[in-house]
Amino acid sequence: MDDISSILKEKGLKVTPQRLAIINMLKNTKEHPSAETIYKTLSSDFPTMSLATVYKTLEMLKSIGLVQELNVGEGSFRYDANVNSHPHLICYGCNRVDDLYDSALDDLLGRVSKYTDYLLMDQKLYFYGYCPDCKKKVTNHDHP
Amino acid sequence: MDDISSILKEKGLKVTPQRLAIINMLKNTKEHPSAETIYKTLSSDFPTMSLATVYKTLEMLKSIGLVQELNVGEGSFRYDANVNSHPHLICYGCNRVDDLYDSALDDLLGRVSKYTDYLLMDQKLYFYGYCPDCKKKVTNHDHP
DNA sequence: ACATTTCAAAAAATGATTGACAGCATAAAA
DNA sequence: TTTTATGCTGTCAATCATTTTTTGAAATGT
Ligand SMILES: [Mn+2]
Ligand SMILES: [Mn+2]
Ligand SMILES: [Zn+2]
Ligand SMILES: [Zn+2]
Repeated sequence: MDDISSILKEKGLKVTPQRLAIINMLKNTKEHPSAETIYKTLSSDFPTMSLATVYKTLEMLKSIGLVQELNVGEGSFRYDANVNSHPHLICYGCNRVDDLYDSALDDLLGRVSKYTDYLLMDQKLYFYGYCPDCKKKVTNHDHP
Repeated sequence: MDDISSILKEKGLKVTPQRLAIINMLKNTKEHPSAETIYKTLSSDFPTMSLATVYKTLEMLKSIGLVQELNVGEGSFRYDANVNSHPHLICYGCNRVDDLYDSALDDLLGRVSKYTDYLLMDQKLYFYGYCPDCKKKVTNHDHP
């Protein structure tokens, strides 16, 4: 009946509590969590779920296009249930990852295409700095 | 006498053949090689140099601002002796990484700053698609 | 000469991710 | 309903890029 369940069923994939928990968590957060964070967050409700299951589920969700993987430059990936390719902001201070809404970037791919012989299909845009909270605490800094 | 040697000396770092070879290779290529590629390329001239030395040297060159590390979304990093933060093109077909020269992206950071409360300091812009060579071979494709 | 520092190589450790495999749950087939 | 097949989970080991530690040689200082 619910949206995700039927998508999984259509693809011949089993609907399990672990899978629903992971995709629902991603749909209900703006925090772009890592696999580890997902695992820790869900471990109170699913104490027996293993980290490998989180990884395998994320791999599966990626492959059917329900989540995207973000590489913000840490040692591990972040995950996002918003699969549109949209720009992100990363805070040097607290490592949070936020979405960026900016019409200045609309049709960037189209504009860039005029400057290259590549056939462009996607873009990954990351902006680094200090979030509003961390900005206050910063006096003088270079970026790392 | 030579530029890199004096920079290293000024910082109190020793000038070794291995270090010079690595930085010179990076200065003379547009290929954005990985540590592994650097290691393999130099191993004919330096058969005893270990991969750990390449990593350690890259770490050192990064810390004194002579190279930057690129995370193009592979499992490993690419290195670039051009330390300005400039956009890159990545080919889905052959994994080459090229520089992108595009005045459409000038002052992007300044323009984006108006749309966010972050204090922005840096950006990483990656554009994905098919390079001129691979474009020919592509008939119909989704991006991976 | 002796002590101190710096280096490179080798070996070991790390941390994120993946793979192999056994048992379980569900569902199709008989 | 019983059997059979298949997918999924958890355990645990393996992998891979990278980092750290150890060791000994070479360079530098006294
Ligand atoms: Mn996002
Ligand atoms: Mn470059
Ligand atoms: Zn912050
Ligand atoms: Zn190509």
